[in-house]
Amino acid sequence: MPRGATKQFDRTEVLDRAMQLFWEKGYEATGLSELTQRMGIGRQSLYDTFGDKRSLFLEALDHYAGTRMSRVSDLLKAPGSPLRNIRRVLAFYEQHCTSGNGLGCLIVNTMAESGGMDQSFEHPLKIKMKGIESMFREAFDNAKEAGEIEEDADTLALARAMCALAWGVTLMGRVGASKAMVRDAIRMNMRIIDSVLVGE
Amino acid sequence: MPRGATKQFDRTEVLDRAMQLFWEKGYEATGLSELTQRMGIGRQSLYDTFGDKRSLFLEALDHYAGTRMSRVSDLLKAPGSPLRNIRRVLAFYEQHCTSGNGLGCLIVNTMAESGGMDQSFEHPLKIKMKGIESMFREAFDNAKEAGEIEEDADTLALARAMCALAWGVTLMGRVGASKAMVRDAIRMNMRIIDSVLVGE
DNA sequence: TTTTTTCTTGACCGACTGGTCAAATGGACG
DNA sequence: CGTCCATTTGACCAGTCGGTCAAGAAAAAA
Repeated sequence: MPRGATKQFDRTEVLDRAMQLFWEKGYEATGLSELTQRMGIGRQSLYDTFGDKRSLFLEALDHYAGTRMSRVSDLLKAPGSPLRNIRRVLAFYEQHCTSGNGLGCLIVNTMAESGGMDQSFEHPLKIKMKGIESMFREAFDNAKEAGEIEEDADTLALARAMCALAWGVTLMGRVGASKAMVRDAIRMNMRIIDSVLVGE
Repeated sequence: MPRGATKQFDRTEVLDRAMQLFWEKGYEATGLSELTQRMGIGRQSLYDTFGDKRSLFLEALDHYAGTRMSRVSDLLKAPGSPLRNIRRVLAFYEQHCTSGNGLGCLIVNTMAESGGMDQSFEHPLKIKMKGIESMFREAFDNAKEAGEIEEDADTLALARAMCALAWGVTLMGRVGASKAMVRDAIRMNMRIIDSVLVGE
């Protein structure tokens, strides 16, 4: 195998593979040997490139937010009706939670695995949590400006309700809930949006 | 220390202590030494009494469902207005998620930690998941019989929405979300109930 | 071509994992 | 009083954990 002054692997590529493994098994249950095997690099290369396991995981968390979570962001920021975009995101969750890889959301999983316990995970998680909340809030604010929802609608509270829904159904999907269960939960939550519609 | 032909400890008492530790740290992160120390019994006593770590955890899960989860069940089955009971449960979640021990729900945590991965956990978890769903559904059915909600209201879908909400806010609390965030999410979900009210 | 520099490899570290074994213990029963 | 037997205790097992070290290998610089 070739060795030299330049790295033999693509950093983001092996990071993506590490992220997938963490996604599947969680932080604690993922071992170094399994990690290096899946990433396709040696153990020392891992430590030279990413530091320790914790740092690697935090980078994987960022990588997840930057690649997977951005799909939701793109949907919310799409041109056209903001409210329609929000409904599309809920539909995306519905489809993704049940027919996806069945792994749920890495951020949500980490929240539950080491929530409150691991101090070094708490802050990054809170940041990303707030990020999702802000994404939804912006979308609702846009909907208000577009005159789609009532002028006095509490967009922050609406966003928070969507967060709770998203995390709830993500968890449902992870434990293998039926499509119907997720669909019902989302369909009922659509009524929250309906309750602030204008014109009707 | 006294030893004899009869056990020197109370089975449910040490089980409760084991449950609390699993609750705090999760299944994987809880070690045998820490477990025996917290339970106050020797390692062999643990294996003689509960089998292996996995069996102990499953028993702890049942114990949790039988003691902690029953509080929600009691609230829902209380006499008086079924709808009022449901609202009380949501208020209970609100208070418990933010000012409680900050540990979330053992069942929800386990769902996220080993969801889909650990086959021996999946079935018990699904059972308990369905149990919560049924509890809510019964309450909504009672509300329908009492004439509090519309005759054609989908009580199963309503129950599922409540489940998603409960799990979402539980997760919020675990990662240290603000009281306001949980309150907003719950307040907005009340609108789902409002949307099926009769008379107004 | 030689030297330098970087990366890779695999052996290795102490600590800890879940789990087992056998000896020590002392109440119950004859 | 002596025997039995469930319980307790602590040593012990192989395996794995995250992390480190030093030697080997090859591209880049001299």
